[in-house]
Amino acid sequence: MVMPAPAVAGPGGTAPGSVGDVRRSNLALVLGAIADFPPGAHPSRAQLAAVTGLTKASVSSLVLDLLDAGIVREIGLNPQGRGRPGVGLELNPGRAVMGMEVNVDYIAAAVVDLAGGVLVREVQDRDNRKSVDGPVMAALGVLAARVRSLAGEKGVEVLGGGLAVPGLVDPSTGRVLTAPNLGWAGVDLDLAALLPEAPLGVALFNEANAAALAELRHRPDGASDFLFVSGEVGVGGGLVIGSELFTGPGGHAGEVGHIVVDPDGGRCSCGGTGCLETVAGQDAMFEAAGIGSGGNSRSAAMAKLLQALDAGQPGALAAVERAGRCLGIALASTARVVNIASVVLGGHFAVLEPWLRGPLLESLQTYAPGMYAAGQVSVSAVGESGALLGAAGSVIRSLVEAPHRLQA
Amino acid sequence: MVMPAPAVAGPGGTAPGSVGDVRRSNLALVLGAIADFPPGAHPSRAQLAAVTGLTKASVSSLVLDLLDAGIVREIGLNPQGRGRPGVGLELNPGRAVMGMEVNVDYIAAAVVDLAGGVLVREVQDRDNRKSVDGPVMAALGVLAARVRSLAGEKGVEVLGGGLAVPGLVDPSTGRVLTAPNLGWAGVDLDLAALLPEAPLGVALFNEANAAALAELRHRPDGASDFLFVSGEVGVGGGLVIGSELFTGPGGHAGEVGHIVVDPDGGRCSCGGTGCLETVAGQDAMFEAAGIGSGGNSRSAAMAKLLQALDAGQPGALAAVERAGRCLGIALASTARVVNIASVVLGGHFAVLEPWLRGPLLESLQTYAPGMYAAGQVSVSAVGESGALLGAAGSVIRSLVEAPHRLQA
DNA sequence: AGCTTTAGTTCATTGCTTGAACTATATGAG
DNA sequence: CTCATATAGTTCAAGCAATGAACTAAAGCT
Repeated sequence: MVMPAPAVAGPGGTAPGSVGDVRRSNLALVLGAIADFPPGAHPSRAQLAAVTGLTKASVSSLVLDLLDAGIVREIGLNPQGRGRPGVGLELNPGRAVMGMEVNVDYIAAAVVDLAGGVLVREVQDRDNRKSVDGPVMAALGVLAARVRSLAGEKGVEVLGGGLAVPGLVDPSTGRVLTAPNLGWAGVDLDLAALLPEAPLGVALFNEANAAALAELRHRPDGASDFLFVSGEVGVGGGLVIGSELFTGPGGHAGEVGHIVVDPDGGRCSCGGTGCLETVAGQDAMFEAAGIGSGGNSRSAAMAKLLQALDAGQPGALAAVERAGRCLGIALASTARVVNIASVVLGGHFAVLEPWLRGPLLESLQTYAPGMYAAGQVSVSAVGESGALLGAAGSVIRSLVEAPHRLQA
Repeated sequence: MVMPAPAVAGPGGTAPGSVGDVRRSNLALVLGAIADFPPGAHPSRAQLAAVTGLTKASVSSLVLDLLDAGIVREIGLNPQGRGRPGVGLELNPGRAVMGMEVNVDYIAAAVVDLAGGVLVREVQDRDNRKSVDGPVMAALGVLAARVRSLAGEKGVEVLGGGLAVPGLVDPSTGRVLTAPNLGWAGVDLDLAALLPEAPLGVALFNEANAAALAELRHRPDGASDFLFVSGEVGVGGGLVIGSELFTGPGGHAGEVGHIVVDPDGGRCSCGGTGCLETVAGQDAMFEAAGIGSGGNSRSAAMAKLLQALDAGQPGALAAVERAGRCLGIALASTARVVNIASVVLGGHFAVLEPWLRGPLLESLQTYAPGMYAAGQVSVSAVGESGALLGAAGSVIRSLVEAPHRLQA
């Protein structure tokens, strides 16, 4: 049977739709079309009309609003061969957002313009283990102010920002529910203080979720459905479905680190038993491989592990193989629950991919045959700064999807 | 930061919004408000205006369209105390949809009017194991025609229908990908033939998904996020999130029967290893309990199992306990992946709940402490005919959400 | 120079919600 | 019995948004 989705659909619940909503919707449609053009190709109004299905008249009017709001800029001419050349349009590179990150060993901030270009990026080492939120946020505020003024010197205005933290968050209230590796639990962050007067404010993200969003923007294959698995001290995940982050009813979906992979396994820090994290988390792997992680930093321990693997040390190889097999079990179950067929490995899983891949694919074949094609297990295209860029990118995207927020 | 959802939001992709879309959206809004009123309470136009936020003028105009389309009916007066009494509105009970079901042991059809009343219901025993789709569908077509004419005698018109089958389906094409217990694989069903001339056609559902939707409409607690676990020969599931069926990118999410609960376990019919179904499926449980399922029918075997449990037979108790524990493992992992916190047990899990509950809760406590509250594990409120009613209810709901499909 | 082609704007028309004014119909007080 | 009041529902001018046709603008080609 036919069940076409209406072009403009209201929510099931309670909210009347008026003609003004149509304009907001189409404003986002046009802006989204501009943003979706490959960098360097600047669409004309006529091209936008063709792409969106709107008339030239409507596009002209909508573009005018976007120009007035400063979200879009006209850039030179666009010769098409015969006929009058079109005027190129692009996201205004004079407007930007800031990505920020608090992690175990550092804080960081970066300014990303609307077109996606990274203008400034600063990482500041800082030991945030067992920290208190106040001082960390104060330090981040100072960093953000400096980075913001550097952007200001280049004539770039920061409209808003996004902060990624390694823990469970409630984005709607700016509350960090629990961040074990920082020692934070139930703290309300003063996000607005990070970017005073910024019209879009500051949004809060889980680190793995932000990294997943960064992947979404940088995947070479343009995949719109995948699970990003973040291997850090803890094992996190971000579930991207239909180019959207899927957070579930409670807001914390994709926590693959706590899928049960060994019912007879050991206790996890989450209180559960046999979680993936107890096998494939960084500390668990170091211990299984016989590498002391206590004394040195984790990056040193990781270097040692890589060395041991290169040397073919059996203990290390076995530890990684077991992690790969258990990761496979977790991914098999995930595939069944959310019917996803593509995985992106991040964090230490990306680093260890050469050794993980074999046991992982074998495990998937055993536990969920046919669900994942071989090419569907890939490595992060973003790398270390994923959370930083993802937080910024997500704020940009939310602006592209609701540009009316910036109208006078 | 503030991120209000627009009242009328267009899809991210490609579809212009016009003024007509606003009307479609508001038409659905008003109709949804009428449908959401408790049965027996018939809202007036003024009440609808108050509930939806639309003006009285708009509501009047929209209601006129719904009356013209025959979706809604005026019913008597509605004295409010002082002032002119309002005119009560209700979903037209002279219009209905048909729920249909093909299952292992029977075919069934029922007519449900728009207000949710079941007008006719017929179940016809039929052994569909290792069947061919053609004859089964032909028999169902005959049944549907009879039930439809019975409804016609009562002056009720059938607008469309929904068919539930136990297997993986592609709703958009009407194709059954695989239904192991029927012996079907890759068959294209002629759905339209079941209800010739019905303006809404016939939609196709997975059985567990349809049952989950029925639960959604009949939950006493009005929960809008839960996992329905269907225990039949196979173990299926339906994931309801935000009052919507969540099907995942591939369309087959919620397949909890094939979550890995025992990495060292036996082979599953799906090709996997250690799936929940190999422990908690009907045949698996009968075998583990030492009850022959081969000779007799499954309902007889289930009676035997219940008898054995009542008698305290150790083998039976152990089998059910193991199933409960493994179900807990699967639900623990599901909670992590989609962050759901409520489960509804259906099929034989509902029947066995008194014995399952203990080990299940204990297992949840072990593997996902704090994710499920005790009251969040409940038993199906619909019972046997869940799939039948769910398929019908879902078609009704899709009509309520897009009433313009029935306009002249 | 003139024709053709493409880009972008202007404008009358249509459709929708809105808010105010108005009509309709009940209860209750004098 | 009549009038005041309250609530339901309709009518209508106004505002806003997209549309499509007509028009202007600016290039290349002959």
